[in-house]
Formats: sequence, C-alpha cells, structure tokens
Amino acid sequence: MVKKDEGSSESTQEKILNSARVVFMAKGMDGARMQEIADHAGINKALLHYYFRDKETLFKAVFSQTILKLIPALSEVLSSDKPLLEKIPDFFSVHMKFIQENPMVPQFVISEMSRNPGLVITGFMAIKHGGVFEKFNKAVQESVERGEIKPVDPTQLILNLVSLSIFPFVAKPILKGFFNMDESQYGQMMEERKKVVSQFVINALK
Amino acid sequence: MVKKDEGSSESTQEKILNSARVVFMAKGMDGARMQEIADHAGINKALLHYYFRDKETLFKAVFSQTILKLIPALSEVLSSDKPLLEKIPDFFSVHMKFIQENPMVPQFVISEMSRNPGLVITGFMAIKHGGVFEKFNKAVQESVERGEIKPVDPTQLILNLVSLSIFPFVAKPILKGFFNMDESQYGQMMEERKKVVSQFVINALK
DNA sequence: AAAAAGTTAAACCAAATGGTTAAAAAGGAT
DNA sequence: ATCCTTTTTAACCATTTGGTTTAACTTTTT
Repeated sequence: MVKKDEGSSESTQEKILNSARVVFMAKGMDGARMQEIADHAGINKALLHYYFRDKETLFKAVFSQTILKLIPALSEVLSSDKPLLEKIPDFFSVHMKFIQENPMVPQFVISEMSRNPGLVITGFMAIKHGGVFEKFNKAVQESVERGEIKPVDPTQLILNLVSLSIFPFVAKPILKGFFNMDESQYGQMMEERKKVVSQFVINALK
Repeated sequence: MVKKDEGSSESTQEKILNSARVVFMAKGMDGARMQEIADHAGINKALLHYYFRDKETLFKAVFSQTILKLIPALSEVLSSDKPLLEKIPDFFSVHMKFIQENPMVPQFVISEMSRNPGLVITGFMAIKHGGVFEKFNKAVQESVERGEIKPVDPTQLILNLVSLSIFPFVAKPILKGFFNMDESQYGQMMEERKKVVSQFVINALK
C-alpha cells in the first residue's frame, strides 16, 4: 500500500489519515462514520476503501500512528541519564504538556481498550521501548543506594507517575461534576497540580 | 414509566436494564445493538422501545444506575469520621475492591466522557454528595493542625487518591503491553499495589 | 363476565452504513 | 500522441439498524 505521496500539498492518503484521526478520536471506532471522515477530508468516500481496505484497517493505521507518537513522550524522560529525583519533575512537566497538546489521545487509547484490548496490548508490546524500563530501574536503584530515597518497586513507581499525570485529564468531566467546577476552575486546578504533583511524589519517596 | 415490577421472577423492565448494562458496558453506546440487548434479555426487541422509548433513553437509565452505585463507593470512606491517616488505607481498600468487583465501571464512565461529557458532568453534579468534600476537607485540616501532615490542598489529594486507585485498573492492557505482563503477573502487581499504595501517599503527606 | 388497560410478538419500515463497481479522469512512460 | 497505470468519481448495493405498527395475548378493573 505504497501510494504516491509526493506533491506540494498533502496527499490523499494523508488527508484521509488526518481526518480519520480527528473523527475517530471524537467519535471512536463505532461512532465514527466513513462518510463523515470522507467529508472531513474533502474526498469521495470510495477513496477510503481504495487507500485503506476497510474501516478497521483505517482505524488500526490511526491507532498505530497515535501510540507511535505517545511512546516517545513517555519514554525519553524515563530513560534520560538524570538522577531519579530530577527525572520526576521532568516527567510530569513533559508528560502533562504532551497531554495538554493532545487532549484526545488518552481518551482514545482508553476507549479502544474496551473495544479491542488485544490491539492495545500488542500495540504497546510491539513498540521498541529501547530499554526504557531498564534505565529507569537503574536510576531507581542508584538513588536507593545513595540513600536519597527509600526502596521502591520501579513498576509501582512508574505506575504512580503515569496515574497521577494522566488520570486527572481523563477524568475532567467527573471532576467538574464532583467538585462543581467550571472550565476556568478546572484549568486553575490543573495548573496548580503541575506545581505540586512532583513534590508529592518526591516526598513519598524520601 | 412505572411498569409493573412485582412477580416471582425478574420483571421485563429489570431484564432489559440488566442486559443493557452488560451490553452497553461491553460495547459502549455506539457499539451496542438493540437486538443484542433484546437477545441477551430473552425478549422481543420491540419491548426495549415499549419500556424505554429509545436507545438513548435506555442508555441514560443504565448510566444513572451506574453512577448511583459508584458514588457511595467513593463517598463513604471520604466522609467517615476517622482521622485522615486512617482514611487513606480505607479508601484504597474499599475503592480498589469496588473496582475489582465492577471492572467495567470505570471504563464505561470514561468511554462515555468522550461521547457525551455533558451527561457525565451533570450526572455527577446531580448526585447529592452529602457534604463529602467538606468532611474530607475538615479531616485534612485537623491532621495539618495536629502536625501529622504538611499542608495539602484537599482537592489535589482526593485527585491523587482517585488517580492512584482507578487508573491502574483502567490501564490494564497498556500495562500488560508496556511491561510484557501476562494476566497472572498483572494480578500479582495489583495485589502488591494494594499493600504499598497507601503507604506511598501517607509518606508523601508527612 | 365484560371492558379496559397493559404487555408481547412478529412483521414491517426508512434510513443509514460499510462497501463495491465501472467508467472517467489524471498521471506517467514510451 | 498513444498506451498503460493509478486515482477518482458517482452510482449502486446488500445488510444492518433503531424504530414503528398492529393484532393477539394477559392482567386488571368495573
């Protein structure tokens, strides 16, 4: 499926992928309509099938692109050579910035987990993590040996970091409802969060 | 829409709601088929419309039931009279148990956030929280005044608690993929988590 | 017992949906 | 310019979908 993609403007295939991303992220696989994607791309619907055999194929292409983009966002900070206690603020900073710039991504991935958990599992498994976890593990151990932190399971720690950064974005409507917040209040709370969350984790480790 | 619901066995309306819950939680609103719900309930599809006007009405009924069940699970522990540092282990214990017994609930609520954030916001807003937040706030203040913990914004703390408990369940396929875990390994990790996560939070507060 | 109200089943329906087809148009090679 | 290949278009298609209709059946009320 190598289609001609040169040209001064975006190729048809790219148009399709870009529009499919928008529509799939907004509506999910089941809610998205092929005609809607075609309309959004400004093309004839039959082209969706010409370039991507069927809806599922198109969806998987979008999904793969999405996690290919997501993983580096997670991995770079985790595998940097910095000591652990410097990694943590970096992690939150980079990660939360990524989510703010791509607000639909966590939601999209999470929605797909219910529909097709296997795709998500294999999608994340297939990506080469470049020894991210090993490097993180090492950083944790070194910090323990230096007496900077108490012993901690690196898996649990990563999980805490990811939970504390992603979930508050995902849970936005719940938080608005539960705390009776409007958009501005939610925004303020999230800005405040950026300031305090890494300190929370660092305190937990000492 | 008060339908007769006595009888030795479950009424048709209850059958519908129970089956709708199962199917909507598995497939979401867009993926669920009315015929499938009817088949699951062992009834004729026209009855779905007789008892619940349309698909959306049925979905909202299921959604409301779901959060009516969810809120007490969150609220009781948060509003108990116990001191904060006792509340935290209780919170994780009760909350994680609830999710384990209702594994589809977080996923269901989160999926709906994308499709219909307004419904989620108003759903959570409408529920009477019984001054949960005020009580929690008070517990936090008292703990600070007694010098047990450092000052902390109660909203951020609730958010941390909820993030640390829910997200690892929601993220199951990601974790399996990222850490190359099978079902048994994931299970072990979550059992371990139950043991360490409240200590993590308590350390963070001191 | 008869009438009224409630429930159910099966057939039906219009529109939507993902996909197919064939011809026209566009692009590339000779 | 001609031929071949690729891309695009517009019409078409079979199936699915949420919903409607009507009559039969069941329960409740008079």
